[in-house]
Amino acid sequence: MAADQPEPRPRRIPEATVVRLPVYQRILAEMSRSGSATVSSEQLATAARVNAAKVRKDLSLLGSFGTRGTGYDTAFLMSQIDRALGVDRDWPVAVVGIGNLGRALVGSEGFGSRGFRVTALFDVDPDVVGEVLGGVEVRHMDRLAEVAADPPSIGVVATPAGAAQEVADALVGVGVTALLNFAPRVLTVPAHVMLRYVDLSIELQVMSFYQSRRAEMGLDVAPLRALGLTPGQDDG
Amino acid sequence: MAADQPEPRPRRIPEATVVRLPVYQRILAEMSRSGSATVSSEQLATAARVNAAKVRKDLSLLGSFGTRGTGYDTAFLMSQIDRALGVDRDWPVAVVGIGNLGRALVGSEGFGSRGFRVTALFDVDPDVVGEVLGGVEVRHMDRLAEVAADPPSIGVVATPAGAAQEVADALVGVGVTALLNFAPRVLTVPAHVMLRYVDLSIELQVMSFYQSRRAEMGLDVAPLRALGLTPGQDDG
DNA sequence: CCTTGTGAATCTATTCACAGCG
DNA sequence: CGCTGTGAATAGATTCACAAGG
Repeated sequence: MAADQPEPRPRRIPEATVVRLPVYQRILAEMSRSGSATVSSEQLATAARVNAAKVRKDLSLLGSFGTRGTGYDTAFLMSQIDRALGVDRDWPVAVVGIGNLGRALVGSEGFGSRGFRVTALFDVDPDVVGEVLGGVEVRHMDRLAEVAADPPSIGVVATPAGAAQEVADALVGVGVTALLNFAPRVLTVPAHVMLRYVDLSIELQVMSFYQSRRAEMGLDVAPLRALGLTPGQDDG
Repeated sequence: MAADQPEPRPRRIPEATVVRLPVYQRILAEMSRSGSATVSSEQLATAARVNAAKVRKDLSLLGSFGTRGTGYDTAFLMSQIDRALGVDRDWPVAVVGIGNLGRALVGSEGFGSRGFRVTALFDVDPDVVGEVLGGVEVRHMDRLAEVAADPPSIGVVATPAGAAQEVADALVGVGVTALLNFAPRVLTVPAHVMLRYVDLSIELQVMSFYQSRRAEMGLDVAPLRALGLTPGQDDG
Protein backbone atom coordinates (compact mmCIF):
# COMPACT_ATOMS: atom_id res chain seq x y z
CA MET A 1 0.00 0.00 0.00
CA ALA A 2 2.54 2.58 0.98
CA ALA A 3 4.26 3.29 -2.31
CA ASP A 4 6.68 6.05 -1.46
CA GLN A 5 9.43 4.00 0.05
CA PRO A 6 12.89 5.14 -0.92
CA GLU A 7 13.91 1.48 -1.22
CA PRO A 8 11.44 0.12 -3.68
CA ARG A 9 12.39 -3.47 -4.36
CA PRO A 10 10.78 -5.33 -1.52
CA ARG A 11 8.73 -8.03 -3.21
CA ARG A 12 9.93 -11.09 -4.99
CA ILE A 13 8.83 -11.04 -8.60
CA PRO A 14 8.00 -14.42 -10.10
CA GLU A 15 9.48 -15.10 -13.48
CA ALA A 16 6.07 -15.53 -15.04
CA THR A 17 5.54 -11.88 -14.18
CA VAL A 18 8.97 -10.77 -15.34
CA VAL A 19 8.23 -12.15 -18.78
CA ARG A 20 4.96 -10.26 -18.97
CA LEU A 21 6.35 -6.90 -17.92
CA PRO A 22 7.96 -6.16 -21.29
CA VAL A 23 4.64 -7.01 -22.89
CA TYR A 24 2.80 -4.51 -20.76
CA GLN A 25 5.55 -2.05 -21.47
CA ARG A 26 5.05 -2.38 -25.18
CA ILE A 27 1.30 -2.02 -24.93
CA LEU A 28 1.72 1.04 -22.75
CA ALA A 29 4.07 2.55 -25.28
CA GLU A 30 1.50 2.07 -27.99
CA MET A 31 -1.30 3.46 -25.86
CA SER A 32 0.84 6.36 -24.85
CA ARG A 33 1.59 7.10 -28.50
CA SER A 34 -2.10 7.12 -29.26
CA GLY A 35 -2.71 9.61 -26.50
CA SER A 36 -3.95 7.68 -23.47
CA ALA A 37 -2.80 9.37 -20.30
CA THR A 38 -4.24 6.62 -18.13
CA VAL A 39 -4.95 2.96 -18.68
CA SER A 40 -6.97 0.41 -16.74
CA SER A 41 -5.96 -3.12 -15.93
CA GLU A 42 -8.86 -4.21 -18.10
CA GLN A 43 -7.53 -2.38 -21.17
CA LEU A 44 -4.04 -3.68 -20.58
CA ALA A 45 -5.39 -7.18 -20.12
CA THR A 46 -7.38 -7.11 -23.32
CA ALA A 47 -4.40 -5.99 -25.37
CA ALA A 48 -2.11 -8.56 -23.76
CA ARG A 49 -4.76 -11.26 -23.98
CA VAL A 50 -4.57 -12.06 -20.31
CA ASN A 51 -6.84 -11.80 -17.31
CA ALA A 52 -7.23 -8.37 -15.73
CA ALA A 53 -6.62 -9.72 -12.24
CA LYS A 54 -3.30 -11.03 -13.45
CA VAL A 55 -2.34 -7.63 -14.71
CA ARG A 56 -3.22 -6.05 -11.40
CA LYS A 57 -1.36 -8.69 -9.44
CA ASP A 58 1.68 -8.34 -11.66
CA LEU A 59 1.73 -4.59 -11.32
CA SER A 60 1.07 -4.66 -7.62
CA LEU A 61 4.31 -6.56 -7.22
CA LEU A 62 6.16 -3.47 -8.35
CA GLY A 63 4.26 -1.21 -5.99
CA SER A 64 0.88 0.45 -5.71
CA PHE A 65 0.94 2.66 -8.75
CA GLY A 66 -2.71 2.72 -9.69
CA THR A 67 -5.49 5.09 -8.77
CA ARG A 68 -8.74 3.45 -7.81
CA GLY A 69 -11.56 4.43 -10.08
CA THR A 70 -9.15 5.71 -12.69
CA GLY A 71 -6.45 3.23 -13.55
CA TYR A 72 -2.74 3.69 -14.01
CA ASP A 73 -0.90 6.76 -15.22
CA THR A 74 0.55 5.56 -18.48
CA ALA A 75 3.85 7.39 -18.40
CA PHE A 76 4.46 6.74 -14.73
CA LEU A 77 3.69 3.07 -15.06
CA MET A 78 6.08 2.81 -17.97
CA SER A 79 8.87 4.35 -15.96
CA GLN A 80 8.19 2.01 -13.06
CA ILE A 81 8.24 -1.06 -15.27
CA ASP A 82 11.47 0.14 -16.84
CA ARG A 83 12.97 0.51 -13.45
CA ALA A 84 11.82 -2.90 -12.30
CA LEU A 85 13.25 -4.47 -15.43
CA GLY A 86 16.48 -2.59 -15.04
CA VAL A 87 16.23 -1.09 -18.51
CA ASP A 88 16.55 2.39 -17.07
CA ARG A 89 20.25 1.78 -17.15
CA ASP A 90 22.50 0.98 -20.06
CA TRP A 91 23.37 -2.59 -21.03
CA PRO A 92 26.31 -3.10 -23.33
CA VAL A 93 25.71 -5.98 -25.73
CA ALA A 94 28.12 -7.91 -27.94
CA VAL A 95 26.81 -9.71 -31.00
CA VAL A 96 28.74 -12.59 -32.51
CA GLY A 97 27.79 -13.69 -35.99
CA ILE A 98 27.03 -10.93 -38.45
CA GLY A 99 24.98 -12.77 -41.01
CA ASN A 100 21.40 -11.94 -41.89
CA LEU A 101 20.29 -12.67 -38.37
CA GLY A 102 23.01 -10.63 -36.69
CA ARG A 103 22.26 -7.71 -38.97
CA ALA A 104 18.57 -7.97 -38.27
CA LEU A 105 19.29 -7.90 -34.56
CA VAL A 106 21.66 -4.97 -34.66
CA GLY A 107 19.20 -3.00 -36.75
CA SER A 108 16.15 -4.10 -34.78
CA GLU A 109 13.85 -1.69 -33.09
CA GLY A 110 13.96 -3.64 -29.85
CA PHE A 111 17.68 -3.19 -29.54
CA GLY A 112 18.50 0.46 -29.51
CA SER A 113 15.33 1.53 -27.84
CA ARG A 114 15.11 -0.05 -24.44
CA GLY A 115 18.51 0.39 -22.83
CA PHE A 116 20.53 -2.03 -24.90
CA ARG A 117 23.52 -0.72 -26.73
CA VAL A 118 25.54 -2.75 -29.17
CA THR A 119 29.14 -2.13 -28.21
CA ALA A 120 30.92 -4.93 -30.01
CA LEU A 121 30.42 -7.03 -33.13
CA PHE A 122 32.35 -10.13 -34.11
CA ASP A 123 32.48 -12.51 -37.03
CA VAL A 124 35.02 -14.73 -38.74
CA ASP A 125 34.16 -14.03 -42.37
CA PRO A 126 36.88 -11.78 -43.84
CA ASP A 127 34.27 -10.16 -46.09
CA VAL A 128 32.35 -9.03 -43.04
CA VAL A 129 35.18 -8.16 -40.68
CA GLY A 130 35.87 -4.45 -40.97
CA GLU A 131 32.35 -3.55 -41.95
CA VAL A 132 30.70 -0.89 -39.81
CA LEU A 133 27.14 -1.45 -38.54
CA GLY A 134 25.39 1.18 -36.51
CA GLY A 135 28.68 2.88 -35.85
CA VAL A 136 30.40 -0.25 -34.60
CA GLU A 137 33.12 -2.03 -36.52
CA VAL A 138 32.91 -5.78 -36.95
CA ARG A 139 36.04 -7.39 -35.51
CA HIS A 140 37.40 -10.84 -36.11
CA MET A 141 36.66 -13.36 -33.37
CA ASP A 142 40.40 -13.57 -32.80
CA ARG A 143 40.13 -10.16 -31.21
CA LEU A 144 37.41 -11.13 -28.75
CA ALA A 145 39.91 -10.89 -25.90
CA GLU A 146 39.90 -7.12 -26.39
CA VAL A 147 36.62 -6.91 -24.52
CA ALA A 148 37.83 -8.97 -21.58
CA ALA A 149 38.86 -5.89 -19.62
CA ASP A 150 35.32 -4.57 -19.65
CA PRO A 151 33.06 -7.36 -20.82
CA PRO A 152 29.60 -6.63 -22.23
CA SER A 153 26.72 -7.51 -19.91
CA ILE A 154 25.03 -9.63 -22.53
CA GLY A 155 26.46 -11.71 -25.35
CA VAL A 156 24.29 -12.60 -28.31
CA VAL A 157 25.10 -15.76 -30.24
CA ALA A 158 23.85 -15.38 -33.80
CA THR A 159 26.14 -17.84 -35.52
CA PRO A 160 25.28 -21.07 -37.33
CA ALA A 161 24.55 -23.98 -35.01
CA GLY A 162 27.94 -25.51 -35.64
CA ALA A 163 29.85 -22.59 -34.17
CA ALA A 164 27.52 -21.75 -31.31
CA GLN A 165 29.09 -23.75 -28.51
CA GLU A 166 32.57 -22.59 -29.37
CA VAL A 167 31.41 -18.99 -29.46
CA ALA A 168 29.58 -19.39 -26.16
CA ASP A 169 32.73 -20.78 -24.57
CA ALA A 170 34.73 -17.87 -25.90
CA LEU A 171 32.24 -15.30 -24.62
CA VAL A 172 32.16 -16.92 -21.21
CA GLY A 173 35.94 -16.96 -21.33
CA VAL A 174 36.14 -13.18 -21.63
CA GLY A 175 33.74 -12.67 -18.75
CA VAL A 176 30.28 -12.47 -20.28
CA THR A 177 27.72 -13.70 -17.74
CA ALA A 178 24.53 -13.64 -19.79
CA LEU A 179 24.03 -15.24 -23.18
CA LEU A 180 21.15 -14.96 -25.56
CA ASN A 181 21.41 -17.79 -28.05
CA PHE A 182 19.72 -17.67 -31.43
CA ALA A 183 21.49 -20.70 -32.84
CA PRO A 184 19.37 -23.84 -32.97
CA ARG A 185 21.66 -25.70 -30.65
CA VAL A 186 21.57 -26.60 -26.98
CA LEU A 187 24.47 -24.91 -25.23
CA THR A 188 26.42 -25.86 -22.17
CA VAL A 189 27.68 -23.05 -20.00
CA PRO A 190 28.88 -22.76 -16.39
CA ALA A 191 26.19 -22.47 -13.75
CA HIS A 192 26.83 -18.79 -13.08
CA VAL A 193 26.10 -17.83 -16.67
CA MET A 194 22.53 -16.92 -17.51
CA LEU A 195 21.38 -18.53 -20.70
CA ARG A 196 18.27 -17.88 -22.70
CA TYR A 197 17.27 -19.01 -26.12
CA VAL A 198 15.29 -17.41 -28.88
CA ASP A 199 14.24 -20.14 -31.13
CA LEU A 200 12.24 -19.98 -34.30
CA SER A 201 12.13 -23.68 -34.70
CA ILE A 202 10.72 -24.32 -31.26
CA GLU A 203 7.95 -21.81 -31.80
CA LEU A 204 7.12 -23.37 -35.14
CA GLN A 205 6.97 -26.80 -33.56
CA VAL A 206 4.68 -25.59 -30.82
CA MET A 207 2.43 -24.18 -33.52
CA SER A 208 2.60 -27.46 -35.37
CA PHE A 209 1.44 -29.26 -32.26
CA TYR A 210 -1.64 -27.12 -31.84
CA GLN A 211 -2.40 -27.04 -35.53
CA SER A 212 -2.29 -30.83 -35.57
CA ARG A 213 -4.65 -30.94 -32.66
CA ARG A 214 -7.06 -28.65 -34.36
CA ALA A 215 -6.93 -30.64 -37.55
CA GLU A 216 -7.65 -33.80 -35.60
CA MET A 217 -10.18 -32.58 -33.14
CA GLY A 218 -12.38 -30.83 -35.61
CA LEU A 219 -11.70 -27.22 -35.05
CA ASP A 220 -11.83 -25.60 -31.65
CA VAL A 221 -9.33 -25.17 -28.83
CA ALA A 222 -7.20 -22.40 -30.22
CA PRO A 223 -4.43 -22.10 -27.66
CA LEU A 224 -4.22 -18.38 -27.50
CA ARG A 225 -1.33 -17.03 -25.65
CA ALA A 226 -0.33 -13.59 -24.72
CA LEU A 227 3.23 -13.91 -25.80
CA GLY A 228 4.40 -17.21 -27.04
CA LEU A 229 7.50 -16.92 -24.95
CA THR A 230 5.68 -16.64 -21.74
CA PRO A 231 5.19 -19.65 -19.62
CA GLY A 232 8.31 -19.14 -17.72
CA GLN A 233 8.90 -20.17 -14.26
CA ASP A 234 11.20 -20.35 -11.48
CA ASP A 235 14.73 -19.55 -10.76
CA GLY A 236 17.16 -20.78 -8.31
CA MET B 1 0.75 -48.14 -19.00
CA ALA B 2 -0.43 -49.99 -22.13
CA ALA B 3 1.47 -48.34 -24.94
CA ASP B 4 0.51 -50.33 -28.00
CA GLN B 5 -2.84 -48.78 -28.70
CA PRO B 6 -3.51 -48.16 -32.37
CA GLU B 7 -4.98 -44.80 -31.39
CA PRO B 8 -2.13 -43.14 -29.57
CA ARG B 9 -3.31 -39.70 -28.58
CA PRO B 10 -5.10 -40.35 -25.33
CA ARG B 11 -3.51 -38.00 -22.85
CA ARG B 12 -3.80 -34.26 -22.63
CA ILE B 13 -0.42 -32.67 -23.01
CA PRO B 14 0.11 -29.50 -20.98
CA GLU B 15 1.61 -26.59 -22.82
CA ALA B 16 4.60 -26.50 -20.51
CA THR B 17 5.41 -29.92 -21.83
CA VAL B 18 4.73 -29.05 -25.45
CA VAL B 19 7.31 -26.30 -25.23
CA ARG B 20 9.91 -28.70 -23.85
CA LEU B 21 9.41 -31.41 -26.44
CA PRO B 22 11.31 -29.59 -29.19
CA VAL B 23 14.13 -29.10 -26.73
CA TYR B 24 14.34 -32.79 -25.99
CA GLN B 25 14.13 -33.41 -29.69
CA ARG B 26 17.13 -31.25 -30.35
CA ILE B 27 19.16 -32.85 -27.59
CA LEU B 28 18.25 -36.28 -28.89
CA ALA B 29 19.34 -35.28 -32.37
CA GLU B 30 22.71 -34.22 -31.02
CA MET B 31 23.10 -37.35 -28.94
CA SER B 32 22.07 -39.47 -31.86
CA ARG B 33 24.66 -37.78 -34.03
CA SER B 34 27.31 -38.52 -31.47
CA GLY B 35 26.37 -42.17 -31.47
CA SER B 36 24.13 -42.78 -28.45
CA ALA B 37 21.60 -45.47 -29.26
CA THR B 38 19.88 -45.04 -25.93
CA VAL B 39 19.51 -42.16 -23.52
CA SER B 40 18.34 -41.94 -19.91
CA SER B 41 16.00 -39.36 -18.47
CA GLU B 42 18.93 -38.24 -16.37
CA GLN B 43 21.12 -37.51 -19.40
CA LEU B 44 18.30 -35.73 -21.15
CA ALA B 45 17.57 -33.74 -18.02
CA THR B 46 21.15 -32.65 -17.59
CA ALA B 47 21.41 -31.41 -21.15
CA ALA B 48 18.08 -29.60 -20.95
CA ARG B 49 18.88 -28.28 -17.49
CA VAL B 50 15.70 -29.63 -15.98
CA ASN B 51 14.75 -32.20 -13.40
CA ALA B 52 14.86 -35.84 -14.51
CA ALA B 53 11.41 -36.56 -13.10
CA LYS B 54 10.07 -33.81 -15.30
CA VAL B 55 11.60 -35.41 -18.35
CA ARG B 56 10.08 -38.75 -17.48
CA LYS B 57 6.68 -37.25 -16.80
CA ASP B 58 6.80 -35.30 -20.03
CA LEU B 59 7.73 -38.35 -22.05
CA SER B 60 5.24 -40.58 -20.30
CA LEU B 61 2.50 -38.29 -21.58
CA LEU B 62 3.33 -39.44 -25.08
CA GLY B 63 3.32 -43.09 -24.12
CA SER B 64 5.54 -45.61 -22.37
CA PHE B 65 8.53 -45.59 -24.64
CA GLY B 66 11.33 -46.30 -22.22
CA THR B 67 12.92 -49.52 -21.10
CA ARG B 68 13.46 -49.86 -17.38
CA GLY B 69 17.05 -50.28 -16.49
CA THR B 70 18.16 -48.98 -19.88
CA GLY B 71 16.52 -45.74 -20.84
CA TYR B 72 14.94 -44.63 -24.10
CA ASP B 73 15.82 -45.72 -27.60
CA THR B 74 17.12 -42.50 -29.11
CA ALA B 75 15.78 -42.91 -32.63
CA PHE B 76 12.44 -44.26 -31.54
CA LEU B 77 11.93 -41.50 -29.02
CA MET B 78 12.73 -38.93 -31.64
CA SER B 79 10.14 -40.33 -33.97
CA GLN B 80 7.54 -40.37 -31.22
CA ILE B 81 8.21 -36.77 -30.27
CA ASP B 82 7.98 -35.78 -33.91
CA ARG B 83 4.67 -37.48 -34.17
CA ALA B 84 3.34 -35.88 -30.99
CA LEU B 85 4.42 -32.47 -32.26
CA GLY B 86 2.90 -33.09 -35.64
CA VAL B 87 6.17 -32.38 -37.42
CA ASP B 88 6.01 -35.73 -39.13
CA ARG B 89 3.77 -34.03 -41.64
CA ASP B 90 4.44 -31.06 -43.84
CA TRP B 91 3.53 -27.52 -42.83
CA PRO B 92 3.43 -24.91 -45.53
CA VAL B 93 4.67 -21.56 -44.26
CA ALA B 94 4.36 -18.08 -45.74
CA VAL B 95 6.86 -15.41 -44.76
CA VAL B 96 6.00 -11.76 -45.11
CA GLY B 97 8.83 -9.26 -44.91
CA ILE B 98 11.99 -10.25 -46.73
CA GLY B 99 14.53 -8.06 -44.99
CA ASN B 100 17.48 -9.34 -43.03
CA LEU B 101 15.20 -11.11 -40.61
CA GLY B 102 13.05 -12.73 -43.26
CA ARG B 103 16.13 -13.93 -45.09
CA ALA B 104 17.60 -15.29 -41.89
CA LEU B 105 14.40 -17.20 -41.24
CA VAL B 106 14.07 -18.62 -44.72
CA GLY B 107 17.68 -19.74 -44.63
CA SER B 108 17.56 -20.97 -41.06
CA GLU B 109 18.37 -24.50 -40.10
CA GLY B 110 15.22 -24.79 -38.04
CA PHE B 111 13.03 -24.11 -41.00
CA GLY B 112 13.72 -26.64 -43.66
CA SER B 113 14.48 -29.46 -41.32
CA ARG B 114 11.56 -30.32 -39.10
CA GLY B 115 8.58 -30.35 -41.41
CA PHE B 116 8.25 -26.69 -42.26
CA ARG B 117 8.35 -25.73 -45.87
CA VAL B 118 8.40 -22.15 -47.08
CA THR B 119 5.84 -22.03 -49.85
CA ALA B 120 5.29 -18.30 -50.24
CA LEU B 121 7.28 -15.12 -49.71
CA PHE B 122 5.94 -11.59 -49.76
CA ASP B 123 7.34 -8.10 -49.51
CA VAL B 124 6.49 -4.64 -50.78
CA ASP B 125 9.97 -3.43 -51.71
CA PRO B 126 10.26 -3.45 -55.52
CA ASP B 127 13.97 -4.27 -55.20
CA VAL B 128 13.09 -7.44 -53.35
CA VAL B 129 9.96 -8.53 -55.20
CA GLY B 130 10.96 -10.99 -57.91
CA GLU B 131 13.99 -12.25 -56.06
CA VAL B 132 14.14 -16.01 -55.59
CA LEU B 133 15.02 -17.42 -52.15
CA GLY B 134 15.32 -21.12 -51.61
CA GLY B 135 13.50 -21.74 -54.85
CA VAL B 136 10.56 -19.50 -53.98
CA GLU B 137 9.92 -16.18 -55.70
CA VAL B 138 9.16 -13.15 -53.58
CA ARG B 139 5.78 -11.74 -54.57
CA HIS B 140 4.38 -8.32 -53.87
CA MET B 141 1.90 -8.15 -50.99
CA ASP B 142 -0.72 -7.12 -53.51
CA ARG B 143 -0.69 -10.69 -54.68
CA LEU B 144 -1.33 -12.21 -51.27
CA ALA B 145 -4.83 -13.19 -52.35
CA GLU B 146 -3.27 -15.79 -54.61
CA VAL B 147 -2.73 -18.06 -51.62
CA ALA B 148 -6.32 -17.73 -50.40
CA ALA B 149 -7.42 -20.85 -52.25
CA ASP B 150 -4.95 -22.98 -50.31
CA PRO B 151 -3.67 -20.91 -47.43
CA PRO B 152 -0.41 -21.78 -45.69
CA SER B 153 -0.80 -23.31 -42.24
CA ILE B 154 1.47 -20.78 -40.64
CA GLY B 155 2.13 -17.16 -41.49
CA VAL B 156 5.34 -15.51 -40.34
CA VAL B 157 5.34 -11.76 -39.83
CA ALA B 158 8.88 -10.46 -40.26
CA THR B 159 8.09 -6.88 -41.20
CA PRO B 160 8.95 -3.68 -39.34
CA ALA B 161 6.65 -2.98 -36.41
CA GLY B 162 4.72 -0.37 -38.32
CA ALA B 163 3.46 -2.82 -40.91
CA ALA B 164 2.87 -5.80 -38.65
CA GLN B 165 -0.79 -5.33 -37.81
CA GLU B 166 -1.74 -4.63 -41.39
CA VAL B 167 0.13 -7.71 -42.55
CA ALA B 168 -1.47 -9.81 -39.84
CA ASP B 169 -4.90 -8.64 -40.92
CA ALA B 170 -4.10 -9.49 -44.51
CA LEU B 171 -2.85 -12.96 -43.63
CA VAL B 172 -5.90 -13.66 -41.53
CA GLY B 173 -7.97 -12.34 -44.43
CA VAL B 174 -6.66 -15.02 -46.77
CA GLY B 175 -7.34 -17.78 -44.28
CA VAL B 176 -4.13 -18.18 -42.28
CA THR B 177 -4.99 -19.47 -38.80
CA ALA B 178 -1.61 -19.40 -37.09
CA LEU B 179 0.74 -16.44 -36.95
CA LEU B 180 4.28 -16.24 -35.71
CA ASN B 181 5.12 -12.61 -35.15
CA PHE B 182 8.69 -11.34 -35.06
CA ALA B 183 7.80 -7.68 -35.17
CA PRO B 184 8.11 -5.87 -31.85
CA ARG B 185 4.45 -5.02 -31.79
CA VAL B 186 1.44 -6.42 -29.99
CA LEU B 187 -1.00 -7.75 -32.56
CA THR B 188 -4.73 -8.09 -32.49
CA VAL B 189 -6.22 -11.06 -34.30
CA PRO B 190 -9.54 -12.92 -34.15
CA ALA B 191 -9.89 -15.46 -31.40
CA HIS B 192 -9.62 -18.47 -33.69
CA VAL B 193 -6.18 -17.43 -34.90
CA MET B 194 -3.25 -18.79 -32.99
CA LEU B 195 -0.68 -16.14 -32.28
CA ARG B 196 2.81 -16.53 -30.93
CA TYR B 197 5.63 -14.08 -30.68
CA VAL B 198 9.34 -14.40 -31.00
CA ASP B 199 10.78 -11.38 -29.42
CA LEU B 200 14.36 -10.39 -29.03
CA SER B 201 13.57 -7.36 -27.02
CA ILE B 202 11.54 -9.26 -24.45
CA GLU B 203 14.32 -11.75 -23.93
CA LEU B 204 16.82 -8.95 -23.52
CA GLN B 205 14.63 -7.26 -20.97
CA VAL B 206 14.22 -10.45 -19.00
CA MET B 207 18.00 -10.73 -18.97
CA SER B 208 18.25 -7.14 -17.88
CA PHE B 209 15.96 -7.88 -14.96
CA TYR B 210 18.08 -10.72 -13.68
CA GLN B 211 21.34 -8.96 -14.37
CA SER B 212 20.08 -5.99 -12.33
CA ARG B 213 19.18 -8.31 -9.52
CA ARG B 214 22.58 -9.84 -9.56
CA ALA B 215 24.27 -6.49 -9.60
CA GLU B 216 22.20 -5.38 -6.65
CA MET B 217 22.21 -8.48 -4.56
CA GLY B 218 25.92 -8.95 -4.64
CA LEU B 219 26.48 -11.77 -7.03
CA ASP B 220 24.55 -14.97 -6.73
CA VAL B 221 21.13 -16.10 -7.89
CA ALA B 222 21.88 -16.74 -11.51
CA PRO B 223 18.52 -17.51 -13.01
CA LEU B 224 19.60 -20.31 -15.25
CA ARG B 225 17.05 -21.53 -17.63
CA ALA B 226 16.99 -24.54 -19.83
CA LEU B 227 15.59 -22.85 -22.83
CA GLY B 228 14.61 -19.30 -22.30
CA LEU B 229 11.28 -20.14 -23.66
CA THR B 230 10.44 -22.64 -21.10
CA PRO B 231 10.71 -23.49 -17.53
CA GLY B 232 14.11 -24.26 -16.55
CA GLN B 233 16.31 -24.41 -13.60
CA ASP B 234 18.52 -26.79 -11.92
CA ASP B 235 21.56 -26.60 -9.84
CA GLY B 236 22.85 -23.31 -8.66
C1' DC C 1 -20.00 4.37 -9.65
C1' DC C 2 -15.33 2.94 -11.20
C1' DT C 3 -11.09 0.47 -10.71
C1' DT C 4 -7.28 -1.01 -7.73
C1' DG C 5 -5.10 -4.24 -4.62
C1' DT C 6 -5.19 -8.52 -2.42
C1' DG C 7 -6.48 -12.56 0.59
C1' DA C 8 -8.55 -17.00 -0.40
C1' DA C 9 -9.75 -20.56 -3.64
C1' DT C 10 -8.58 -22.91 -7.58
C1' DC C 11 -6.02 -24.70 -11.08
C1' DT C 12 -1.54 -26.18 -13.07
C1' DA C 13 3.09 -27.68 -12.91
C1' DT C 14 6.99 -29.60 -10.59
C1' DT C 15 9.22 -32.62 -7.63
C1' DC C 16 9.45 -36.52 -4.52
C1' DA C 17 9.73 -41.11 -3.67
C1' DC C 18 9.03 -45.62 -4.63
C1' DA C 19 6.83 -49.71 -6.76
C1' DG C 20 7.66 -52.44 -10.77
C1' DC C 21 10.18 -54.32 -14.41
C1' DG C 22 13.98 -55.32 -17.59
C1' DC D 1 20.83 -53.26 -9.78
C1' DG D 2 19.30 -49.21 -12.74
C1' DC D 3 15.93 -46.63 -14.69
C1' DT D 4 11.15 -45.91 -16.02
C1' DG D 5 6.55 -44.57 -14.92
C1' DT D 6 3.45 -42.58 -11.78
C1' DG D 7 0.59 -41.63 -7.60
C1' DA D 8 1.01 -38.40 -3.83
C1' DA D 9 2.97 -34.19 -2.03
C1' DT D 10 4.51 -29.65 -2.87
C1' DA D 11 5.13 -25.48 -4.95
C1' DG D 12 3.61 -22.05 -8.00
C1' DA D 13 0.57 -19.34 -10.89
C1' DT D 14 -3.98 -17.84 -12.01
C1' DT D 15 -8.42 -16.45 -11.09
C1' DC D 16 -12.18 -15.15 -8.06
C1' DA D 17 -14.43 -12.05 -5.45
C1' DC D 18 -14.69 -8.31 -2.65
C1' DA D 19 -13.24 -4.64 0.61
C1' DA D 20 -11.48 -0.12 0.28
C1' DG D 21 -10.21 4.27 -2.01
C1' DG D 22 -10.83 7.95 -5.33
